[in-house]
Amino acid sequence: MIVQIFMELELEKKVITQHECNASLNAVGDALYAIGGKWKLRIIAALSSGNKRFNDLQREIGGISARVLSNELKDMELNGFVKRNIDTGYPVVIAYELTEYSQTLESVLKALDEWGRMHREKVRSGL
Amino acid sequence: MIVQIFMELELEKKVITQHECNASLNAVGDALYAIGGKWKLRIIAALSSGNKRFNDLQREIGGISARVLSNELKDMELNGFVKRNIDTGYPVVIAYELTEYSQTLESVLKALDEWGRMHREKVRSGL
DNA sequence: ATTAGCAGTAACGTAAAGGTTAGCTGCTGT
DNA sequence: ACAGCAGCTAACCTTTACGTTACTGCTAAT
Repeated sequence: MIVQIFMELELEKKVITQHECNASLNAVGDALYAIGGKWKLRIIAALSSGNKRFNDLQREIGGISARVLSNELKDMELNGFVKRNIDTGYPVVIAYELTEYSQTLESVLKALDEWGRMHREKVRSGL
Repeated sequence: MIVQIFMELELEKKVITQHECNASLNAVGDALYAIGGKWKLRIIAALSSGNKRFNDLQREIGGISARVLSNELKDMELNGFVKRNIDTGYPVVIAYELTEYSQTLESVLKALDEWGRMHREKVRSGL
């Protein structure tokens, strides 16, 4: 009887921690997806100095194709990192900028930056 | 004269910040590379409850092929996250475990986890 | 005797990410 | 009139990550 209760508690605990663990895995996965890939960080870096137009970005980043830049910008717009401003003056000017929301990435980027530097140093000095 | 000095200072500043910026990009890139991909996190999660043998890992993770698991473990060994212990008893038992060094990822994973949860909530509630 | 587990590796196949080339509309400078 | 820039998109191709199947040599169980 007592054993069963314990078992249930254990089971529940296990289920909960597994659930929690999966939630973490998914959350981390989401985060990695949002900033992962070959170009997202460079786009953020390029945008972080202010508004940028499509061809400015392509030139500044260097090496990215229009197709990929276009896709990435759309993706980042959906994720709320980037805003696409259309100035319907003459001529029409389209400029991209980072949103305030993109600032929330700062702590993540800081952690990744610090760890990356530390790791590089560790690897360089022969593990 | 003064202008030139300013320009040099500006130039130097620009060069330094660009250099710094690239260092950050590379560091973040390294970090993403180290924990990115479809399986690394799940392998870390599976290992985090203690020593695990190859087939244990494959079963626990579920869905990963032997080829990929093997490659990932080698990669993670090179990065210093995983240690491969060979117990030359009878029979020979090979077990993988997380190193102490892998603990340094904690702050990174924490930041990613927190941000991922926050972002998911943000997306769920319609940006 | 055969079946299954362990710890992988080799060869091959597929799917997703990213790159290349070309083209579109509408404008501007020469 | 023609070249060239802005802001893309479509079609196609390559590269990389990942998956599938099969196989190894050894041992332990049925």
